[in-house]
Amino acid sequence: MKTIQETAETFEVSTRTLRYYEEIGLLEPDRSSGNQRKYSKADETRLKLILRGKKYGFSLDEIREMVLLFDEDRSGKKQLERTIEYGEARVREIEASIKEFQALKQEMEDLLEGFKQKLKEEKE
Amino acid sequence: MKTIQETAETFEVSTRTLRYYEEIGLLEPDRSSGNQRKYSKADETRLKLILRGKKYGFSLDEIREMVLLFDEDRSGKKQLERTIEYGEARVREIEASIKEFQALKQEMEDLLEGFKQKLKEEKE
DNA sequence: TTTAACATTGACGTTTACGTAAAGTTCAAT
DNA sequence: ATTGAACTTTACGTAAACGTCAATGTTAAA
Repeated sequence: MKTIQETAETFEVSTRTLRYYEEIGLLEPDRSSGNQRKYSKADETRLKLILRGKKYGFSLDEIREMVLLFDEDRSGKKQLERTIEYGEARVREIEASIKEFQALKQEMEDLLEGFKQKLKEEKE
Repeated sequence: MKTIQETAETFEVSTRTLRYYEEIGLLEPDRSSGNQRKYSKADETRLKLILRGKKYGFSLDEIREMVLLFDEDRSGKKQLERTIEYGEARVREIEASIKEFQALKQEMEDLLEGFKQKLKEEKE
């Protein structure tokens, strides 16, 4: 169980950020007898997910939806089906993103090839 | 040459957004005799780049750096070398992103597989 | 047990990326 | 020439995601 400071350092975020994530319902660490936050391994895993989501441009609102969906009680049949459907839609989005990134990479490489050619010509 | 309205509709952004991008130096369309903005094909290409950048979580500040770097006069040897170096670094970042996305996809697929299994068991 | 470091909850401030309304100007069509 | 739609700048407003005090409570070590 880490303190808020330790957790913040581990993930390179501010303590304010951790408190804010709790404020908007993204995290809910246990408290010590004196009401201080205690971050468990599960909290860390969740935080990791949140930060990855952020890295790829998802809003905290969207992230909450995902995190909660995968975190809630998935026992009911309807719930499971909904989760699977949602998850598969997300996977398709990710696939599309990968393709776009690959195209972008190709584009940049082509552009750079042109620059290199130009540089070469300039040297001669 | 498109008007601001036409351009906004084409790219599904507001006219305010286009004016704002100009305000912060991301776009600089020509003006008509009466001072109205006229967007050229080059402006559209640039806007496309900006929107793609946004989609992947880059701030407009970061986007400006990229756009301007690839847009300035690349004539000097030093300039060219710097551009190539910068570009290659960006390509490496993109490669890393692709790998992370692929990992994320795998993770989600595994998770979904688990859910599907659970659903199957429940049916029996 | 006291003290320094760290924690808590407000609450107001800041930046980014626009939204929106006002007041006036230009354009295209009649 | 007129008029309505679209354009202009100016400027204040807003939501998200925190930053930054301030006042107070907790913890761990000496």
